Amino acid sequence: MNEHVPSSSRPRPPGRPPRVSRDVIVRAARRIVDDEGVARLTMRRLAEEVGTTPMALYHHVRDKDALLLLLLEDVAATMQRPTLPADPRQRIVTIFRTLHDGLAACPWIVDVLTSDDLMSEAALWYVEGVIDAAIGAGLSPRQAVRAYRTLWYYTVGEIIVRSTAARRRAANPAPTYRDEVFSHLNADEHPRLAAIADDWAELTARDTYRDGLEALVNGLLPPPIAPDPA
Amino acid sequence: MNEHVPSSSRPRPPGRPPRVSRDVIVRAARRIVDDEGVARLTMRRLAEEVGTTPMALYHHVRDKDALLLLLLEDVAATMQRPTLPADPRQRIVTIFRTLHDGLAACPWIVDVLTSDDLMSEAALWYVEGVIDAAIGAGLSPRQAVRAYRTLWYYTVGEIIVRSTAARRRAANPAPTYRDEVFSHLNADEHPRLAAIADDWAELTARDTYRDGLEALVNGLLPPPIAPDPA
DNA sequence: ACCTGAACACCGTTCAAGT
DNA sequence: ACCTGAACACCGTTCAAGT
Repeated sequence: MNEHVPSSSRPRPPGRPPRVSRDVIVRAARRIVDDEGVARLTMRRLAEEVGTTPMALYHHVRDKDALLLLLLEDVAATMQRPTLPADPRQRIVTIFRTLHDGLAACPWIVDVLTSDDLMSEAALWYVEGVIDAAIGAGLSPRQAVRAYRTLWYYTVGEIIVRSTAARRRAANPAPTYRDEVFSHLNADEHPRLAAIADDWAELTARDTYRDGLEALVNGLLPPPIAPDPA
Repeated sequence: MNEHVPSSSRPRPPGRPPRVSRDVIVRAARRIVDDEGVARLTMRRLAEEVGTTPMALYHHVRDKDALLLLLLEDVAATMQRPTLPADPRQRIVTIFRTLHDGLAACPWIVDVLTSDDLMSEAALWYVEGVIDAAIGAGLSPRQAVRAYRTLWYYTVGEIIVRSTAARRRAANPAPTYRDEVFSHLNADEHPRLAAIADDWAELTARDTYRDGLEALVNGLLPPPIAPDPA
């Protein structure tokens, strides 16, 4: 109902001419979020950036949630599409790596990711590619959707957990609660953890998204060469 | 430095006697969060529930983030530990299912999960169990940690994405943005998606955590019976 | 040692009015 | 049709003072 028609070939609409547009707002929001972090993206700060009052924004965007969705869409739209290998298995890995890297490059995206699926127009290309490859690898359409979702959960979880941890570390260089817990480990109760306690921080800091992704794909798809002597 | 000694065998400490304690605060916070949702957990509302002023809380808890961590710890501590099967593979599945179900039962936990690893004292039991089982299944300690992390990312992602979606649906029964995108699918551009568009909502609503978990475990662990004719 | 009141520096959003 | 000012109903946290 709140349609915003692009200012294309309308012969002089009546009323006051607009001074800002959805596009201008989204670009300004992106600037704030990239330069200053999501925490600074408030309607007031955004209005300032655009050069209007907070209330002018509500004329172009329903509310702040809608704005965040527009922002997510913007990221999806400006992401580079990779050239896809022929092998379905490799195709899935390639698509998700691109998706992951593109999203992980915007640490602010974490707050937005939790607010909805990544389901903008622009993201459909990636989803289509994964479903198609999964079917190509031998799954049924329904299984393919399930596989896609599993991979998506893993990807979202990885980005959220790791980039939140990184943000925390940057904001507060003091040892985390986890470090404290690990330094008081009882070797009788938790022998395995005690044995690797010293390596834990280093192991956790390492980016193992790709390894996990490949394990996941292997677990989800049927074996590459099915002997099946039936 | 801000040590809070339990009121055990101290012979009449000087100064004003405390009227609230960390325990009382955490219990009150839990009550609010369970009954009214995380959004309502504010320092002011919490003070009201406890029967003090907001500022009294800051004497027992560093800040709101610390409070959320205490809350997470509380959940981990009150979670029931499952009896573990002998088979390492089944053991991992069992532990993560318990972890998942326990966390997913508290929809409010989403906001807290993103704020740190699940690394309270009480959670160590689960982590130790997974690492031990993974080593038992043939992984090196380092590989076991990697496997644990991959499974944790998947679990967190699943909980966050699905419970956020559920919360949205409850708050606003109108069709989501995703529904809208799916109803305008171009079958030429996205043939696979167009073919399953009608089933998408149903497939996504379904709980497939277990299936994904098992696929993940299969992909992460070495095959159960390694022929290895060397 | 523990608690309080008042204040600071913010939020998102509504509503009635202006151009 | 688009924008504004003033206001509502909130936040987390600091600080100086009280018991």
